[in-house]
Amino acid sequence: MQQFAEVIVDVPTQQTDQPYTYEIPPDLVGQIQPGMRVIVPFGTRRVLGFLVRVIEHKPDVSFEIKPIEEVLDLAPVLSDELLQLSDWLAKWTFSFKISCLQAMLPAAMRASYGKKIRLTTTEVSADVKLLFGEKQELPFDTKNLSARAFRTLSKLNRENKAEIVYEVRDRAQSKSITMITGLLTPAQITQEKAKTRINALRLQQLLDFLLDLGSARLSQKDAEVQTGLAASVFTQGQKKGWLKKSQVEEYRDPYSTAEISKTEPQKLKPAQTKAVAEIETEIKKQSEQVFLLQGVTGSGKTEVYLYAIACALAQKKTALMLVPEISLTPQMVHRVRGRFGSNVAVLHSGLSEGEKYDEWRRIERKEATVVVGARSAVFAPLDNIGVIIMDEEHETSYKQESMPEYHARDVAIKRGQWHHCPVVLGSATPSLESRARAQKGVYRWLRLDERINGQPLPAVKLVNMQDELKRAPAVDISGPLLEAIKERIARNEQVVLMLNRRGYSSFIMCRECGFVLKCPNCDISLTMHMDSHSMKCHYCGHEEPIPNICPSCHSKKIRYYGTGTEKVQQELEKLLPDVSILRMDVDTTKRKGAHSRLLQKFGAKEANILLGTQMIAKGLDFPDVTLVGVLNADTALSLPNFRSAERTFQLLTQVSGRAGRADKTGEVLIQTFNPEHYAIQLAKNQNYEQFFGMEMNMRHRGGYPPYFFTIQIVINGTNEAEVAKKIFEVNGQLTQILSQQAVVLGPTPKPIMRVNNRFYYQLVIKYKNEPKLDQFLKELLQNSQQDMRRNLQLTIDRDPVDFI
DNA sequence: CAACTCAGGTCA
DNA sequence: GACCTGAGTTGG
Repeated sequence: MQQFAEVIVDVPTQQTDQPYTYEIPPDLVGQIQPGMRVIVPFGTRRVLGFLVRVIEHKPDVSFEIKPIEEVLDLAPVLSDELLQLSDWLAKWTFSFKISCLQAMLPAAMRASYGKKIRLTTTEVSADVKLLFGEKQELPFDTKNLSARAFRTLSKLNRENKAEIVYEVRDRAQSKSITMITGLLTPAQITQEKAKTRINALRLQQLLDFLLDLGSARLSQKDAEVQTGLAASVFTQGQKKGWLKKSQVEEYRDPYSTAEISKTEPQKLKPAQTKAVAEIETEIKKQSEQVFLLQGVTGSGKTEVYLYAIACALAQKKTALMLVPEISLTPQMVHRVRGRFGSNVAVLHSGLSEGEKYDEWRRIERKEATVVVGARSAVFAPLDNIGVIIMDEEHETSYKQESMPEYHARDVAIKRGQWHHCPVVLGSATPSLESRARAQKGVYRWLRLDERINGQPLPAVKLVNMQDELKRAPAVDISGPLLEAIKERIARNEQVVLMLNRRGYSSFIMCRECGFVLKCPNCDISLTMHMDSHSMKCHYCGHEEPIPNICPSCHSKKIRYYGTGTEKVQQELEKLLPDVSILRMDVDTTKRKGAHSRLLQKFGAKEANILLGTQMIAKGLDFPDVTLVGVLNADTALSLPNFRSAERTFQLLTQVSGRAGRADKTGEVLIQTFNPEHYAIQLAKNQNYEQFFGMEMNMRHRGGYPPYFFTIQIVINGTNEAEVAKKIFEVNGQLTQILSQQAVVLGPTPKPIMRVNNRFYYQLVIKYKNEPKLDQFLKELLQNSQQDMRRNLQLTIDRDPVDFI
């Protein structure tokens, strides 16, 4: 029987964002299923596609239906659940279906495309022969070929002397190793030894080795090391029929399994016991209840998670645990692996493409039943999920900033509904959205108010920089902070200093004329990098040397301004010459594993001070840290962002939790220019509940989330006038369809208006209930295709993290 | 997105 | 006639 298939092709554009129909070749009928990846002809090209539906009858269409060319998977790589989820995701985030499907799989399972040109005749001119050499085929792409060669080859193609071959390759490659098995009995080996010339030393050695090996199997690599024999000797042995080589698939294990030491469940405090009991009941009831587990730092949230996971496993189910990338530290991974051993798969950005793929497959083959991972792990191919946990649920890194712009929390809850399992959102400082839902009873509210070790939270002191600045020993370090640091160092304790870097950078300014060095492509000032001795643009990557004289007035008084970790490090080194400082920021942690190496060093007390940006605020736990200093608490406060108070509060609360976790009491010093600001005052008192009340008030008055939903529309293009015209046009259409209750902010140019020579304009819709809005936005996006020709791009972001 | 088609140009 | 360029169209 003839079968057809609907395929979503790997061409992320508006007009190809629909299933295309292909014929299933007769020999594949019955085997091919939705969720498999296929290669299909698309125009003159061949592209990867996802099979989403099988249809039994030939659709009544006027165009030709082409057959599927190749099937890449033996079994579906996306389950029914994930296929449906991708549909929802595309609608919810206004993204292309293909982008959603790809987002669910490790990058290794995307296709890589290549073009080759193949000669079809031998009668070619001398220069063509030179180009091809001995080969029949050449890679054919504009990047690697000279203009001249490109021209000759194009001509060849036109004359039908060569054809262009389109290649689609699956990037996924499992790693395999060669195993050696002996084929001879000991008696046969003795015979062979006698037959082999005595001075054929290597072969004699190989036979001796095979005798030792017996019936065991060993990797060729290990065998080579043990015997000191070259690979060729083993190949000879294979030819003589002495041994068998076999390819065995090997998982790249990023954490060596040997190191896991089993850890036992801890005894729970009453509040924890209560939380665990409530979650367990819902797991057993298979309910879709969402919990908000609100617990101060050190109250043992992680232990509650581990109990919940254990419960799910006991029900013969699986568990998914999401953590922000930054707190996916070795400490954290150890803890989960220590409890559940090799059942745990870990997915995070530190893994190579291949490692991620291997972990993904372990999950898919049900070899791992517990998944711990960052944002994208929410799509882990787990079956039969018993509980989903999301730690630090307020973290903004759960929202993806590129297509599809999803929030992992929304996806987690959606998956919870499919699997009929509870979702646990945990945080010391919940997002206002979640906390408000807990208030209304949409989520069930669980609280852990006490710290496990019964220790009081560290004392938090504010340093008013307005007063201190005049007499401060350095621009960024006040007298009280310097004294406090000296005190700890004298006691051989450790200090963590955090520089809030958001919206802050060290730029160059001329003190004579006020000239600021800016990026030629983007609208922002260049940031100085001491390690590479250059000025870099953080948006487009433009790089140029640090100027000595002002390009504008030729004065020599051009200096850097602003605060960067490097500058603070230099200041500290001047003030405290004998103290060792570890710096942790984007520059020092760029390389793979650098992050955890730095932390290890600090843990081993190789340095007294750890100086870093936001990334040190989370997840680390060092017993000897008794002082935490925040150098600039309020840089984020001044940003035109309705979440800036929430962010500042969360960050300060979190970093405060880093001080004095063991037997030593900790102290926190916050340097601020706004000591009276409520976010800072309440962070000082670690009073989340009061902050929640105040901030909800502010949001209510301003008409911001969680009282209103928000959608951001951004238009960018190379011609500023056209961009502005388009956004005002959209604004006009919006006023037609929106009710009185909705508010549109803007249109305005984005604060950073020009990036890579493109202009950005935006508007934000705040609304409560707009039944026509989704349909309007969908059509807007579809019609935006016409504008592509005018080089205009339109993006829609639901629930944007901020409006800047 | 990439490739094709078509219209309108240039150049020897 | 051969080739280039840009705008517009199309993919099953």
